[in-house]
Amino acid sequence: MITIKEVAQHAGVSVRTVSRVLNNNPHVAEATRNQVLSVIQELDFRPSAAARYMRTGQSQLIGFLTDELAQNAFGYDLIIGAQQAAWEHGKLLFLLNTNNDPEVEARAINMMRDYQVEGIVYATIYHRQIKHSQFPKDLPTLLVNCFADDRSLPSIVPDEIAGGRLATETLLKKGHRRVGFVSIAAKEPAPLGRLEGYRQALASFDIPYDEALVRFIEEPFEGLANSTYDSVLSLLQMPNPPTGIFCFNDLMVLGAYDAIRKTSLRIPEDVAVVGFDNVEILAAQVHPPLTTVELPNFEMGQLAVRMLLGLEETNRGGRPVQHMIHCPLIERKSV
Amino acid sequence: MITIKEVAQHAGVSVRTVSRVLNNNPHVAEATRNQVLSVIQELDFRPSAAARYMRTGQSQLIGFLTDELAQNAFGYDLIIGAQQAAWEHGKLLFLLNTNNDPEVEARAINMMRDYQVEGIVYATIYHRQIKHSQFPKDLPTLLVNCFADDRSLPSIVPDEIAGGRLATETLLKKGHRRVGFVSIAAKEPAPLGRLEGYRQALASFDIPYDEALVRFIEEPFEGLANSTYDSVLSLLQMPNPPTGIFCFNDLMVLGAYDAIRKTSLRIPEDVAVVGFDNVEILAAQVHPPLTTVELPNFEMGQLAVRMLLGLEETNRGGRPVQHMIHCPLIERKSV
DNA sequence: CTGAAAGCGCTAACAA
DNA sequence: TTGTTAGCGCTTTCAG
Repeated sequence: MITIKEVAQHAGVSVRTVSRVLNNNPHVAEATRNQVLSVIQELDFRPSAAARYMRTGQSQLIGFLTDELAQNAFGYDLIIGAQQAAWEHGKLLFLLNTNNDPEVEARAINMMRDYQVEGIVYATIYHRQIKHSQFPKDLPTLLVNCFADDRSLPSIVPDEIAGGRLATETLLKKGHRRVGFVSIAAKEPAPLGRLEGYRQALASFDIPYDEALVRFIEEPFEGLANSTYDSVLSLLQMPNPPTGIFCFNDLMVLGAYDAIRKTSLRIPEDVAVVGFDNVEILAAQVHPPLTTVELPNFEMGQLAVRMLLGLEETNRGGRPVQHMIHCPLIERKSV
Repeated sequence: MITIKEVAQHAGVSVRTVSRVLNNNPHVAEATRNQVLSVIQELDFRPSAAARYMRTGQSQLIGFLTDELAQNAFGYDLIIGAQQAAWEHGKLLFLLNTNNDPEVEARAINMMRDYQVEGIVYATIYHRQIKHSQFPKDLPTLLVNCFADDRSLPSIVPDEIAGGRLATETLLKKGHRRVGFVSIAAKEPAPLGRLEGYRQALASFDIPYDEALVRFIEEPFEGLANSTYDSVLSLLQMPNPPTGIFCFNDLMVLGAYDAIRKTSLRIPEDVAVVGFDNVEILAAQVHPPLTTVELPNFEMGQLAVRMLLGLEETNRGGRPVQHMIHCPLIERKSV
């Protein structure tokens, strides 16, 4: 490995001078600087980040912890968003997937500490509540898609309610008055919030909530599209069937489309459909392309890192901010 | 930050002793060890990885570079596979996505060097050839899903030919004699290899290659499922239509299924379908669930790190090994 | 504008 | 079995 010392020798200057040009210190004669620069180039020298950290205390490292973003590709953009934001600020991202194993998680956090990361972003695949205690107090931590039980950590979560409202209103604005909602039976922020949004949208259009129009799929969720097929079919076979359907997520739309086609109805002429998530390989590829509410994963990842770096507000009135991210509508052809 | 020195003071021993227990050196009295251990615990001390590296020269870091795994979720398992293998060996993974920008790539590699990564794995989203020259000679590099122009770097790529053969044989073994193949018109290893596999399978069953049964979709590939719909429909409307269809990838199956249903044919009774990639959210969720050839991304990522760590052969007969990964058949219900 | 030297937190040769 | 100390590659205080 080439060291700063060797560079100094080759350039015929002191170590201090090389260090100065490395750090763009203005107190270097132009000639000297160029001389050093050319030696650096020639030797293909790169200063050691570890040694530099030893002095400055700045590791330029950010830890990115995920619970099980693994199995599910949806949250991938989150990582890339975070990586990009980190890169733009000269930081590097450590990736660690814990598979939801508390022991791995504890070890992972320690490992991050060993490398003196400047902060940790912890992202979960499902919007949920987590225990605050698992994170060291002295390490800036940012939660994504989850929030601390005591709200003691800043977090970024999608605005499920507004998203659900937006999806429903999209249908309502097109004139649909019987709007079905197919969701999952889980007491989690996503299904709960989107349902609340659905109700609010209905209310704002003075349409009474009709529980016959909403279906909750029970666990397990393996064959989710298939269960959705059944639910949508039963919705369509009602005496007074819905003409618009809001699916809890894009995956379920696969089943919804099948059910609609099964009944020889057309999309969107006879039945309009709105999804949620905007998983490109589904939403953009089904026929007709799906109008859906986007879970802005990339932006969430980006914002997380920006907050960690202090580029965005993380505290308001002495309390860690709980950021609600707007989920925008992606209009395609299903409404 | 707590240092080893403080631990030593609290424990009433020397720094060297603390270092010894940290490194499981046997030459420490049991009592001393326990004493030190308890102080470490009490102070919640963690040795600095940077300082440790300074002495040992072992960074325990691995760089993971991707071209644009970003936009496309398929290759995500690759990262997780690599991360897991790294973790199992006490290594941490740096993630850097270059978006195929050569300048970003060069800077990224330098950044990895700054942190003295022990090696780099470079993964591409599409199976392709890359230039060898972009990687520093002194840094162990492993290519995934791509290979160096001069084969000078070890690489791991899927065995496209065997995969294509497997997909086709799956149809052939079920008795199908007219097997269609819908692919993309690109001179890349994946479409080329899978086509070759298709031809080999046909040949092994003494069935002549009939170019009327194969369709190549031209760029751009945005509405790939939609183009596939057209191709499959035209295939099905032939005088002597195929009873089995091999789709270049799972995404295209979305269109293939639509076309088959459009013609009121049943899957798999009238027309059997085989995909490629095994993208779970598609393959497991379409109706009927798709039989497909898996692109073993997780395993590829895992193997890459294992090779980098010297746990697997990287050289054979003085030449970097070019690993061909077997793509297994995932049987579901479409054949 | 430039250089000598101290020291970041750790490991390891050497001494005791 | 334990302690003293040098030094990894860099930045930075203090002189020159």
